[in-house]
Amino acid sequence: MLAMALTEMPRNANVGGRAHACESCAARALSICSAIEPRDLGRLAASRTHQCIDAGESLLEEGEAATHFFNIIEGAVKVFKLMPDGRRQITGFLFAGDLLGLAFNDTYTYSAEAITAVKVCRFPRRQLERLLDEFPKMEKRLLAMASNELAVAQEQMMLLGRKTAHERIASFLLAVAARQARSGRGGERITLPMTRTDIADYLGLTTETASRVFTSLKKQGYIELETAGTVRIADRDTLEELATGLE
Amino acid sequence: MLAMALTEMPRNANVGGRAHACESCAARALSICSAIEPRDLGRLAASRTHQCIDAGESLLEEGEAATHFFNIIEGAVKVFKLMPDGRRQITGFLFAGDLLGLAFNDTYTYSAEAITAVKVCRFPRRQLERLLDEFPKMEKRLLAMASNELAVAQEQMMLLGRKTAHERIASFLLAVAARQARSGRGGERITLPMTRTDIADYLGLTTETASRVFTSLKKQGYIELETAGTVRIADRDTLEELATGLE
DNA sequence: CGACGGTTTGAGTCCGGTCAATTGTCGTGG
DNA sequence: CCACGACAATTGACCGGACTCAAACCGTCG
Repeated sequence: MLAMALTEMPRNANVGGRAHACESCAARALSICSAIEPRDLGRLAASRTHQCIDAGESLLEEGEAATHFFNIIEGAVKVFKLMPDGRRQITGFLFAGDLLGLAFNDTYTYSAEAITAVKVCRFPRRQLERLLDEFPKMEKRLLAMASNELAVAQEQMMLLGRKTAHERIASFLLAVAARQARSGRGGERITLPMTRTDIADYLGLTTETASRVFTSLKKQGYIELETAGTVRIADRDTLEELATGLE
Repeated sequence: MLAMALTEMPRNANVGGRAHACESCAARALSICSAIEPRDLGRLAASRTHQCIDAGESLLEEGEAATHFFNIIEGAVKVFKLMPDGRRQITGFLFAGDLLGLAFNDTYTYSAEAITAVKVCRFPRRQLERLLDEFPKMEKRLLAMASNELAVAQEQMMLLGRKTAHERIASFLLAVAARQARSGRGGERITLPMTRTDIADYLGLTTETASRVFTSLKKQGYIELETAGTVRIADRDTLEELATGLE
């Protein structure tokens, strides 16, 4: 069912740089370059599957057997949970370099969907488990990553439980800016690949409120909206005060 | 500063069953009974410190150097984050058997305070790191725990971002009931050691709203309030429908 | 018994949600 | 090239659930 939604990349897309591309992909996938010997990367690469997913397609669904995990090579992904009546909470956005599906349960506890067209590298979970036995340093790395994610999750609880709509949007914009700065694109100009509805579902708001707050921040001169998806941070200091609740 | 707030248990409190008590405590602390050889537990026990903390006292504070972690032997603890203006989000409640402070950052990213009088077993973090090198199985265990906590955190985001006040309280009561059933005390009668304000700060509500919802659920016959802190779940099915959003 | 902290209840307000209409954007096909 | 349709974003009017402020109640403990 999952496989149906996914499109295998044509074999020859990789011809030429195949081994190298996949080794580096494998290494990045596990963020354990320092923990694995380069010569061992080939084995990982052997069982990888490159895939392209269209915007809007599902990568995995809550409740499904957790058989694989993904390394996002390109594009943006949203991770979310649904209530029976359709209410949705997006628990995170993932971008190039992020890992998806690293659950240690039998089934996924969340769904994931492509926001833009996405390239991923898919690994069987069993493979990972074998690797963990072999390279204990990887486990430590994963533990650190999980610990970090947990801290991020707690910060998000603070946002969802206690911040106002303005504070939420300000926090969100700064977080995206920080993330995009970390991964190359520096500067005050940030790109929002997700819709206002996605942003709202991430921040516990409605589309309308999210939109209104964007307009309000623009009118106050804190941000500029070149298009709906391109934001320039005009007054970072004030935005930061807003985000932390000092304003 | 942290140490000031803590009261060393009198040495002789442990005389007699010392070694045994602390070995079992150490084992429980790490939830790795299956991963550590019994004869190795003594080393862990050697560096443990038993402590008693009064209700209301702080166990650790956000920003402090993360030098120790704790095993809660008895009592209830709240974990929370604060905003500069005093807004508070409680990110979790911990009870006997739970671990606290297992961060892999240099400083704690949250504060923790005793709700009731609490007995803890305190370990230096360095000790843990040495053990992790020695017993790789522990790492896997910790990874599974972290992964599980992450799933719980995402569930809480759903609650904070999308559920109504009634749904939040219903979810909370059922979660506490499940937790108390798991740790022995079965049945429909649950104990809430925390105040209404704590519950509200955990669920992203105000004290008043929390209280009103309790009264409302009581009037509808879904729960009974023997005292403010003792709740009998009278209609679990309806409460479950409420919690999941089917009602 | 009286003081104190926690809980409950009441009255009124407001922030963010709902419903609805309009505008903007972009890809497609005539 | 432009008209059209689909979907996202914005804006407006109104509503209501949860918040605020304030008072009363209750249980516990000195």
